[in-house]
Formats: sequence, structure tokens, C-alpha cells
Amino acid sequence: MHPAAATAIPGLSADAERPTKLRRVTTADAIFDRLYNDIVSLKMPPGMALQEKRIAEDFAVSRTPVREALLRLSEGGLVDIYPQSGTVVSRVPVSAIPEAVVVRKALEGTTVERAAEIASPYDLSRLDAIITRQRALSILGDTSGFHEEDEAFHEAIAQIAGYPGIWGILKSVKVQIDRARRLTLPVLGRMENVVGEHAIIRDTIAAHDVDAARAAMTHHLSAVIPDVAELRTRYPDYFC
Amino acid sequence: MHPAAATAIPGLSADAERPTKLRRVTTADAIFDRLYNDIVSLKMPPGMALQEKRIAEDFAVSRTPVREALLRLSEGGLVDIYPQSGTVVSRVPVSAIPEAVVVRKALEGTTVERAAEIASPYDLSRLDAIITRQRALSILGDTSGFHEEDEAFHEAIAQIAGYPGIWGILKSVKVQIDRARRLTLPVLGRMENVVGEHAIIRDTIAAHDVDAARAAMTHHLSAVIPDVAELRTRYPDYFC
DNA sequence: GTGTGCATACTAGTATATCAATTCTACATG
DNA sequence: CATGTAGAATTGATATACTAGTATGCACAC
Repeated sequence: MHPAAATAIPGLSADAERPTKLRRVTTADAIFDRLYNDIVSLKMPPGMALQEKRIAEDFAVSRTPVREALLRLSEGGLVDIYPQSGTVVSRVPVSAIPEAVVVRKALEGTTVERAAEIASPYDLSRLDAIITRQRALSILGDTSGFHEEDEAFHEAIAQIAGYPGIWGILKSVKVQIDRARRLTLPVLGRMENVVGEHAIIRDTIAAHDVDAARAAMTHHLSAVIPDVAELRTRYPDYFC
Repeated sequence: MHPAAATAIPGLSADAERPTKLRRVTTADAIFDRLYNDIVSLKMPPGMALQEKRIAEDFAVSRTPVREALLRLSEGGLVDIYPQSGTVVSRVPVSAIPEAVVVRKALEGTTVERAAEIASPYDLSRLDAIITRQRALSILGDTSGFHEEDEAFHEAIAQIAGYPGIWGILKSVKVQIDRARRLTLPVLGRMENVVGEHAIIRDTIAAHDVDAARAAMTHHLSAVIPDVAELRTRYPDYFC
């Protein structure tokens, strides 16, 4: 769970001439992660005003790393910076949500197809482990942990397919969907449904059934679209 | 051609409470654009060392906006920052290129399908105008202008499909492919081939033939994959 | 009562200074 | 001659200071 480390196209992993590691964890990274989580979890609601100075004081650092973090958040569409005026937590762009779903279907459809082609028994065991944990968490009602395992499941499929970079793109796209979904009331039995859909996807991968895998993934992604119209009437200030 | 303005998920376009525009062009933006273009055009070759101080002097500004620009470039995978050591123009990550092609096929396949469904006569005229200009530029041998129109063609399809955000993702993915392609010698008649493929795609859209449109796009994207293996032997320092 | 203009109090953008970590080099030592 | 080490130099990371836009509220004219 380190969004700071994610890039659309990962850079080089090792370099003979420069034996140093690429990018250690810096103050700006830590602040980015903290703000990122607070925004996605809606602890900082859409529309909330932010101030570089105030945040800097809260973290007991200077404005410089805070500013770096805010710039990165603005690139991800999580904050809007109005020059010489102010910075606010971005409202969820409703128009972007259907598009985000389209992107997920296109990309995750491809990854799951590829995963179905080449998944090894070890890969399947990884998926099984995630599903098992997720089932337990759903029984416990641990929505936060459940969500983490949900991400892990989709990430694992991307890794199995051999497309780790795609997961970085997906994460940046998922974030707006996730923010909207956090606003929906916990629907009874939804977590169980998600586990069931994951299990079906896992089985299609195990059967190396490419078409069924894509179909199962598409169905899964369609099932979890938040009802934006309803949310918009309930939280009008949170969308735009 | 303003990569600075692009975000994966566009923020809000207007806001009742804050009538100001979102993000004016700042010094850091200008430097980012300049460095971005110099890197993509290989004016700054992979592996070239960069220094915040020197760049700041060249632009006659302080190191702060330079640093902002470099951080954004590093997120896009165009520079690698080695803490307390140095910053270099990133080598092209060969492993990322096949993945980038996969992403393009998935995303552009989807956009062209949707475009074929809903394209209006006006939309087609826009594509025709681009193809006409591109044909002229190919005759003139203007590779730079040709490349700009090539981007315009793919962007237009995304817009026609109603997925403007997808274009932002595609641009960030395309950049590594484009860098590799700049290294290939100009193949005689390749520009003509591209124009022909674009024309076919345009025709399938005009015919509202969804399947043919995707097939044509997939073929087009397969045809322009740079021969990484050959490039790697010719420019070993540029890849990793 | 309403609209306009200006003073003021903010904000983010930029510049400069300081810090800390890494690397490179030179020299002493075996 | 090889090698290890001290220290100087260079780099990015952070702190602080300053500049220039923007919004806001009040006074004043109409």
C-alpha cells in the first residue's frame, strides 16, 4: 500500500553505473501517503480546504515537502490547486467514473485473459490465499481490511499476467471510483458477493478458459459500480 | 502538445465557489514542457546526467521550479533521481515496451470500438482533415509534424468515443515507445503505410463496423512496434 | 439600497540558504 | 603497488524568506 512508489511505467530497477537505490523514502513521500489515505478514506472530504502552511505545521516540517506532496496529489486528481488562492480536496468528477470503469474493463479484461493463459499452480495458490483471507474478513465485517485484500487480488492477477505496470495505471484510475464507493452504505451481503465473484474468476483462470475469465471479470467490474446519481443527491457537495 | 496540462483523471472544469481557473502556466510548467520535449525528441539522450543547479542557471530561475519539473518527469519515468547522487535522463526500460503496447491495444481497441458506434459526420470530417494533413506531411518528409498529426489522430478517436481521460493515460504510456521509435532509422515508405492504416481505421469507423475497427487498430498498433532487440545492439547505452 | 473601487489579508509561486548523504580523490599505510 | 581511509566536493532534501497574484470586506459614490 504505497501509492508513492507507483508509476505508470516503472523506471529502471537496477543500474550498473549507479549502485544506489532509486528514491529512498523521503519526508514528502510520507506526507503524500498520509494525505492520500486521508483523502481516499474520506477523512478529508471532497471540497475541504487545504493550506500548505497549516499542513506543514501539523507535520512539523517546512512547506517544501508538503508542497511536493500536494503537487503529486493534484496530478492524480485528488486535490485542485488554485494559484494564489487555495488548495482543496477535489470533488469526485462524476463524468470520470464511467470512463474509469471502461478503463478497468479494458485493462483488467486483458490482464485476466493473459493470466488465464499462463497461470501456474503457484499463482493459483496465491489467489486462493487472498480469497481465503477475504472470506474471513467479510465474516468479521472488516471493510477496511477487506478492501485491502480486494486490491491485492486484482494486483495479483496483473502480476501473474506479467503486467506489473498496468497495476499502477489501474490504481490511479480506481481511486476516484473507490472514493465514490466509500460513500455508499454497506450493503448487506455485498462483501460475500465480491468473494464469490473473485472465486469464479479464480476458477476460470485455473481452467485456462480465456473467454470465461474475461467475462467473469467484466461482470465483476460491472457489479461494483457505485450509483452516482443517488450519491449525487445525497452528497451534492462531494461531486461535480 | 502540453503534457503539463494532462492528468489521468481530469479535475473539475468549473467551480461555483472558486471562479478562478485551475492552474495557470507557471515557470515550473514551462520548464517541464521544455525538458519533456527535449527528452522525448532525444535531444537529451538516455543516460545523460542532469543537474538541478545547471538547469536552473540555463533557464535563469531558481532551483525550486526546476526541481518541481524534475519530480514530475521522474513520475512519468523520464528521469531517474538518485538521492544525493544525481539525476539522469532515464534509459528506455525495454521490459516496459511490450507492456505499453498491450495497454495501447486494450485501451485504443476500446476507444475505437466506441467511436465506431457513435461517430457523427462531423467527427469523420475531423479525422479526414488530420489524414489529409498527414499525407501532405509524409510527402514533404516532415517527420516531426507527421508525428504530431499522428498523435492528433489517436487523440481525436478518444475524444469521439467520449473518453478524453483515456488519452491522458495513453500519452503517458506512449512516451517510452516513442522514444524507442525515434532511434529507428526512417524506413522508406513507413509514413505512407501509417497514413494508409489510419485511412482504413477511419473507414471502419465511418461504416460503424465495430469489429473491423478494433481489428484495424490492433493491426496498426502491431505494425509500429520498434525492433527493440536491434536497437539494443545499436544503442546499448540507451536501454536497460 | 446597490454597485464600484480600494485597502488589506490571505494564498501559492519563487528565490535563497542550510543540511545531510553520497561519491570521488588524494594520501598514508601495509 | 594495492588498499583502506579521511576529507573535500557535489548532490539532492529541506528550511526559510520574499514576491506577486487573488479574494474579501468595507468605505464611498450613485
